[in-house]
Amino acid sequence: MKSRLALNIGCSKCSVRHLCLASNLEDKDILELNNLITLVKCLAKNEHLSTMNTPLQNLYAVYKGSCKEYWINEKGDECITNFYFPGDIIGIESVEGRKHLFSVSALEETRLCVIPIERFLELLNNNPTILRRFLSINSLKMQNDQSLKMSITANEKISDFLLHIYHRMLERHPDSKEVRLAMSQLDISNYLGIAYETVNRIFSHLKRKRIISLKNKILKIHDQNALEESGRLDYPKL
Amino acid sequence: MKSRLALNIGCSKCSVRHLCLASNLEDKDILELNNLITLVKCLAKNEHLSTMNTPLQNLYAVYKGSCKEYWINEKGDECITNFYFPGDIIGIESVEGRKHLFSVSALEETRLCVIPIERFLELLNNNPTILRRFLSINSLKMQNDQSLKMSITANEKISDFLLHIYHRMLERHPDSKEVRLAMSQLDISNYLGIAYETVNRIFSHLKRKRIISLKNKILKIHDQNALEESGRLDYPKL
DNA sequence: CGGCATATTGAAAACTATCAACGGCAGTGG
DNA sequence: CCACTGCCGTTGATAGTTTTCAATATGCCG
Repeated sequence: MKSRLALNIGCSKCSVRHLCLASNLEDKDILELNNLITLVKCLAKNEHLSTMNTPLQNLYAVYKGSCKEYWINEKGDECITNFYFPGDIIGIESVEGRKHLFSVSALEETRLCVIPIERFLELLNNNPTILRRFLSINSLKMQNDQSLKMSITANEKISDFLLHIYHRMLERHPDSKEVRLAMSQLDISNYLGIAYETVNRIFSHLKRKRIISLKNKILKIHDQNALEESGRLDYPKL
Repeated sequence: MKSRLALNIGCSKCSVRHLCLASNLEDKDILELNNLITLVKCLAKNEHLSTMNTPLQNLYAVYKGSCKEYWINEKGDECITNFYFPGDIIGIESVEGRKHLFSVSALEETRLCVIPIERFLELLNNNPTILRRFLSINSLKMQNDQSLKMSITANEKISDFLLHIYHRMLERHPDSKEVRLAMSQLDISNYLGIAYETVNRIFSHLKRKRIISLKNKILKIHDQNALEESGRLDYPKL
């Protein structure tokens, strides 16, 4: 835990402010947020932010890096429920019950702004603007949670996943033409609920068709239409 | 649209109050809800409550009956995102943008309490207790949205679905030993993302093994352990 | 009663997982 | 520095699951 001040981090000058709580807030509201959020948690790659079933004391806003959220099922498989990127809020689904529903670990070196939950809820009582923003974030999270539930075949899942993550990354780096996937193919398979060999085969297929390129986790989408299309096509035949 | 007063409906005497906004509220807060929520919408079977992409003016709380929430994909398939039962709030995910993300239709004769969104958000600003309750409901909805994302095989999906819906119904009729599924097997298949023949085959298998009984949409679970177990087993061989 | 939606079952085809083997790359320790 | 180890990515062959196509019941509603 470090101080935001010491690291020169603040909501008003944050590069992902437009995606986070501070979006569209006036200076006085930003001030209230800055008063509340004074600490930053720094995680090394693979380090844990929280563990399933432990008490929830804070929400976290990703400042830099990325995290995976998961649980372990009866068979011992890691079921990934979400990936989080800068600007995303972690822990909202666990507010009810004040207990972490999932474990969260860092996919890379990651920094997170610490939002003490009780004081934050107090703030929501007193600040209608921040409340509105938080309700919007809740709503957007639900939209996001639904968004991948809908694809059926492995092809669709991969296409939807790639397009979805691609757009989320472009929100963060609008000028960029490529995107770095922080997660492994195994993570992707655990997120989509398909075998990792299948993930790899579909990636290989998309690369062979020059629809995407992917090397060392750097992803480019060359033909977005073809990628959307491929969701509707057959399992890759060689 | 009918008046709640005329139908003798009110939050304080509602049978699903413990599942809805009014849960654990004191009389004065209930009064505020009753002031806000004055209308009931009555739907016949298959009638629509809302249509995708139209403006959102109200949230709805199911009073009686049940609904399905869905969208139509590029292929023309109906993708069901949720089922709603008495006490559930419909529309939360569409608050951001004030536009219906999904269409909602009634699975049977259904009555819904009408919650005007703007006035409701005002109320949240002024009533910390109701705000807390609403945030809990948001959180619970996210937990719910995640809960089925995790099963991989068709067997698991069906088992999880049956157990999940069974428990939800028992929350509403604690004394009952059976449950009426309002949705068709086709609906279930569109919800789980599997072919409806597969749904039917697995139902047949579970019936043959006497793990459940299911006739005319009346479901009984005879052996809950076996049902949980069956999620981990092979595709039904005859 | 007729007509249409829903439910049921079989057989074949398609898709996906599993098992197995190998290459590459990064980090570790000698 | 280099071998060693382990993780990640890649591909083939095979087995298993699920969809698709087709045909036949069953039940509901006017």
